[in-house]
Amino acid sequence: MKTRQTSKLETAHGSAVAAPPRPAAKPEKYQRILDAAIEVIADNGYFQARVAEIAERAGVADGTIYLYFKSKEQILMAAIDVAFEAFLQRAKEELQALDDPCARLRRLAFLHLEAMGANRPLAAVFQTELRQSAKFLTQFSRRHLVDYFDLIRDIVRQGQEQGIFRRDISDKIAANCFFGALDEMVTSWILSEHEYPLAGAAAPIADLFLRGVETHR
Amino acid sequence: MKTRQTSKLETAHGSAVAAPPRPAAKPEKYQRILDAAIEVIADNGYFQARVAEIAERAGVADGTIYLYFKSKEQILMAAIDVAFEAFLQRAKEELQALDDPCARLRRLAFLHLEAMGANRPLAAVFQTELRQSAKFLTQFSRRHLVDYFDLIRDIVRQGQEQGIFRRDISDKIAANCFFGALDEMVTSWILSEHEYPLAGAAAPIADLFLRGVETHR
Amino acid sequence: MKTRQTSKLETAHGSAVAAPPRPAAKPEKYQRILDAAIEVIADNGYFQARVAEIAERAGVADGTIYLYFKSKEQILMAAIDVAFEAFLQRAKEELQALDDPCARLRRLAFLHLEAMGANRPLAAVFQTELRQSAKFLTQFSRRHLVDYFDLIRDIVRQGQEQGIFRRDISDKIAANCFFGALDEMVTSWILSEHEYPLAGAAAPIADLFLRGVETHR
Amino acid sequence: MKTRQTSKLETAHGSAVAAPPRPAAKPEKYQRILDAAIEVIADNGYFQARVAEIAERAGVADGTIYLYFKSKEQILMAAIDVAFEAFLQRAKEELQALDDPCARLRRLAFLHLEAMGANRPLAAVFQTELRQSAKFLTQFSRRHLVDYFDLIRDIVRQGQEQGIFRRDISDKIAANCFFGALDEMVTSWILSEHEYPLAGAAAPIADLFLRGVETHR
DNA sequence: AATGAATGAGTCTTCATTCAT
DNA sequence: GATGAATGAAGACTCATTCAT
Repeated sequence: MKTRQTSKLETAHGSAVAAPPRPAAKPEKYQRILDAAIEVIADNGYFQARVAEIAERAGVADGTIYLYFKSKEQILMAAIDVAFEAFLQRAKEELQALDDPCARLRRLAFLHLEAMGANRPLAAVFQTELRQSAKFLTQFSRRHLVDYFDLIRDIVRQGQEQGIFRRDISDKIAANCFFGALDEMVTSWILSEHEYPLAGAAAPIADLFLRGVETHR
Repeated sequence: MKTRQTSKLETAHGSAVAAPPRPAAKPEKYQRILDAAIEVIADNGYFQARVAEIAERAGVADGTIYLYFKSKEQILMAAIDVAFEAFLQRAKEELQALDDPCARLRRLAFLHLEAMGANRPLAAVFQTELRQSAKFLTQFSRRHLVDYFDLIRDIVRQGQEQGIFRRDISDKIAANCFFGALDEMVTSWILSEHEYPLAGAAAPIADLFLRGVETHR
Repeated sequence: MKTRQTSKLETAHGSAVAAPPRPAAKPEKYQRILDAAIEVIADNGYFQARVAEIAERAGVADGTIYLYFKSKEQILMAAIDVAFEAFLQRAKEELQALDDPCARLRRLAFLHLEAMGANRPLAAVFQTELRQSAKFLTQFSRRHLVDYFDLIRDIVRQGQEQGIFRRDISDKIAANCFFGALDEMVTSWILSEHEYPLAGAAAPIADLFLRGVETHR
Repeated sequence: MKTRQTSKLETAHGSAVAAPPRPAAKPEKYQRILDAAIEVIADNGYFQARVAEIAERAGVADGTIYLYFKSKEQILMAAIDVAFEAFLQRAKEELQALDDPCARLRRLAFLHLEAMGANRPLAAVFQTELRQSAKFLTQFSRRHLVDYFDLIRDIVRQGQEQGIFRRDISDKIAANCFFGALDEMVTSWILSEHEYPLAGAAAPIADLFLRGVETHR
């Protein structure tokens, strides 16, 4: 179930990210706005995205937006929040079913690219807006990445403890390499014209990485 | 061979990026504005950077900016241009002195992290603005990344041709991994509070990558 | 017959001059802005007129102006357009009821001066802005004057054809004299301190002109 | 001799219009600036004329302008001043040689159109800028027109006193018609593409006017 | 709840004018 | 006198947000 972990959704400003106004009211319009926002932001970037355009694409009046979100900023945050939370949730669940660190990383690589490949606009937002240096966004968005990062580090450390991963490379750097490789792959894909199947790159990337970190067999 | 010969910095719009307007004048002021712009943009991001603040930090009047740059956009482009060109130039020169693909990649990893580590504001601009999805920026900035990317791919292909790099992983994906790892390292560093020496990560990253791509010994 | 059929007010740019944007909304505010604009422009001239002052005098916020007009330039154009169209429309209607070229010109002289005398600010705008040399205005505004001019020439030609007007003076020059006399009268009036009844000059001007062009009786 | 009648050159601001800095110094550069200004203003209108462009076309540095003129406004005023003074001077001289009011008006019509036809840019400035409603210009420029106007009125009155001009039309209105006809002729000419000889319209215009005001023969 | 007209704060950019050289 | 780089005041316009309906 998609219970929103409000505790994690505190912004840098200290206020909670807008929650659907009336719990069971009309989450449909809420979601429509969110989807529209992701599209518009993906097309233009956050700062060039116009609230009016989001409203138009969501099929609501400008003012309606503000019944569901406190500000333009909050829309972006909520969009990132919801999507990331969903992904991380699913990833954690899937990985629990696996033991072997290698298998887990292979699976994670696939999930990562598959998730991104399944929603190009969302991927575009992730690849660009999540990295915004604007202070207000950085702290907020970074928290999510750290969560994900920690997930990877945990697996790496597990491998090191099991003696199947090298210990001469810190888990932090190794995780960096793994995440960086996937991330860059997505960026390339976003910017490429031809839509090739993104997830197809999961295996080679995981393969390269694993060969790099596995201890001598 | 894909040597880029565009001596003049050309934008996506086809016009040369602002060069010091008065040839024999004071390029000193030009550079001051550029430096100030990088700082302000690093702090706030391009869209939140105020021209007035750039002027103030450069110690010039608002209007003076426009004696050296046609628009706010051009400042950012020039900043990226100049810095990137300088880096790529140096990298290519240094790599020419080396033959071995492994040595070249190790060197490149070091140069990459060293360059970024030497100028934190500049690095911040690279990590964020270069990825902006705003259409006008994307095309412009992407050209630079592609240049860099091609440099890496060339080395990878060289290693494959010499039989020391695996051929079952495409040069594109391999380059993605290499660049992605370095890139992510920089991003982490930018966002970290404690300033650890960035270049220190070059060796392990290169090591991991090389182990991943080298053919079985 | 040279009846202008452009039902929509078209600018030199080919696009329709701002019409009340929200059809069923409040054309009242649209008109208020137009009136305020005419006053401010009459006082200061187009280039010195401040949009902020127009807004203030119209009793709306600055931004509201742009809900009704695309730009400052469009306000002026719309003002000229609306007023001129109304005048020309009325003049043509009234003249249709008359046959005799002499009577028509007497009537036209009166209508011209009466219309201008009834709205001093509007007259001021006509006398100055309609003649602006700025390229963008010239073409636009000139079209109106040409329309009016043609109306006069038609009457003169009619008189010539009926043998009651001299044929040794071209219709173009005669129309010039007629229009020029009226026009100059308005200019004098605008610049004069004492408000004398402008329309009072219609009879003598028409009289002088008609005596000048009528064939010997 | 072209002694500048400083008494007439007081602006609305009460300060004298810039005089050539050093009486016998370099009136050549002064005149070059004036000519350039007239050209640029004729092309773009006063408010759109850039001082920098005037400087460029005069072949001097921007700052040099201010050695000869106190402000942009003063350039326009001086340009109008000099040209108008020259014209009025010449007109008065020529008219002194004639006695007959009819002959004088015929001559004046010719001089007027000839002068304007001889310098299209100057004519353009006269036709547009002299009518600017901007307060600061109006008062200044109107003084010149009034001077000219009075000259015409004097001749009309002279004709009325001699009994050859109708007395039932006031000298003011008659002068209006005469001047307005000439003025409109120039405006039409300025805006026309084909350069026909402007002065050619002097005879018919004078003829029409005279027939209109002459008493029954 | 939904609307969308209205608001007005905020900023890039221009350009007349100055002044150190 | 000449220069032209530098100044900074000023203004059109945008757009997130509000609120009367």
